[in-house]
Amino acid sequence: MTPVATVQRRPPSAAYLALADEVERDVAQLPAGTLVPSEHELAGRHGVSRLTARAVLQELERRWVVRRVQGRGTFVARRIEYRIGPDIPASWTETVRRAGAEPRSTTERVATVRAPGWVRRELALPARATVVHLVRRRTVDGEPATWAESWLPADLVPGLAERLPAEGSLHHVLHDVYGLEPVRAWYRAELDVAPDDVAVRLGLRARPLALVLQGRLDSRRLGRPVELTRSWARADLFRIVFEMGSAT
Amino acid sequence: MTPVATVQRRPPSAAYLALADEVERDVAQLPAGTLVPSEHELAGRHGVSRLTARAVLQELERRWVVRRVQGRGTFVARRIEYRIGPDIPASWTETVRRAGAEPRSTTERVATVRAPGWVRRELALPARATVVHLVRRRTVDGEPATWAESWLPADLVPGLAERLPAEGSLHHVLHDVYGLEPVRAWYRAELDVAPDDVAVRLGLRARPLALVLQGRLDSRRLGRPVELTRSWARADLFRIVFEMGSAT
DNA sequence: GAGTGGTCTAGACCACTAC
DNA sequence: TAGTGGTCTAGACCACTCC
Repeated sequence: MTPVATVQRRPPSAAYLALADEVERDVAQLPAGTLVPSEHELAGRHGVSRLTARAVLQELERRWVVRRVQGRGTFVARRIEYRIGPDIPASWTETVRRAGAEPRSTTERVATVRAPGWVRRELALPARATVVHLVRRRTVDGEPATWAESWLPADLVPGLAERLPAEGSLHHVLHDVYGLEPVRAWYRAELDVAPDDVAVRLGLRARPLALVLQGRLDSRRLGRPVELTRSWARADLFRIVFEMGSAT
Repeated sequence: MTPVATVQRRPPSAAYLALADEVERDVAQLPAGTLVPSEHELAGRHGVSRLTARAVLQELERRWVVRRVQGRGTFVARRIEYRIGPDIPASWTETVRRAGAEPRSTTERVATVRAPGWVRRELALPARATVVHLVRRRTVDGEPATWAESWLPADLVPGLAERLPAEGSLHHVLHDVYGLEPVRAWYRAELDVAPDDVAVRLGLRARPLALVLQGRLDSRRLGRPVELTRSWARADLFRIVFEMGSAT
């Protein structure tokens, strides 16, 4: 959509906000990954204290305009757009690569276990059924980006551990290898501050804002649940668009 | 869902993070709106500088645990849950009130205007058609919370300006007064840093994180578009849950 | 070792809200 | 007027990355 009315800008009262707006404009046309002036340089060039210069860069980090790494510097940031809708989303790996970044998936665990009660209920499995518990971590340009857990009925995916290539899409495997024709049964997205344990699993010190994505896939062919998932995706790295239907 | 494995906590390295965790635990059981110790008090009680105490409260504000107001203090915060799905969502006013907060809606503009091109296309209107342009601002406990624009075909809602009570739900009016039986045609949600003009319209100095919610409602009875909307909702005030289908 | 961001201090003045 | 948070300074030491 397009904005209709314009509103007069008010000049920021604080020095650090005025400087932040200035740097944001300067940085807007630079490609992602470009090095931004350091705190010390900003301070010297604009005659402010280092703390003020620091406040500028922190403000821009809050706006997701830059990303800061201790010991390395401050860099221009861009979020990767990722659409989620009633249909199965496009491959994560492909989406990230198309955005010009380097995706990497690592499977931290593939184990066949007795299904916990709530998983059994959600997957409509009989008592004492086993499920494949899958834990995967994904990075973008080496930066931890998502952490995901899935549960699949073990009888539907025999030998999944061997068949799941490290780089491949789980959905492709379910579709092409096992012929399950997965479709969305339900899904749910919500924004939250990552709890401490998720931050640890992501290898982060801070507690990032993250989207919690949960859902279940059913097999169109078999008419039964195939996968139950919950994943955490950092909101500063992904611009997740949740949509249903489509505009004219 | 329920977490499956636990992860060992690491003690925060920085003093302000350790203190933030401590205060967060203390504050967890207090009701929303409770006054939290001030920067000065925190500093004195824990033998740290005011800047460190300030860093603690700012960290908790980033985690949406507290809300800070200049001149008044720091207060325990709770986000209001608001579900969005294929069906028309529950009344905003009712949802906020049920959460124990005081909602207020003000209509800033109700005007019949010539439809801009993109609105005309989306609403499938003929050339030179007129639409009702509706701009509404909502507050929660006096705090600006959302800013929304809607466009409706003028011929479908004659006399809307008089019929739209300040406190009432637009959807109820469309359904009960005009008998339009509105249903969702499409919708889309996305998280973003509010642009400067939206921040101004919300009456805020900072640039809050906000959910951009867009969509179109069609009349089931008439089979034609009824309302096109775009709204911004502050992510620190609302826990917006986006869902499709439902878990078992 | 040089440069980056992360933490922390002591102190100052200001803007805003309440009473 | 007193108390709150918001901005800003000058300086210090630390942790981390890269060469």
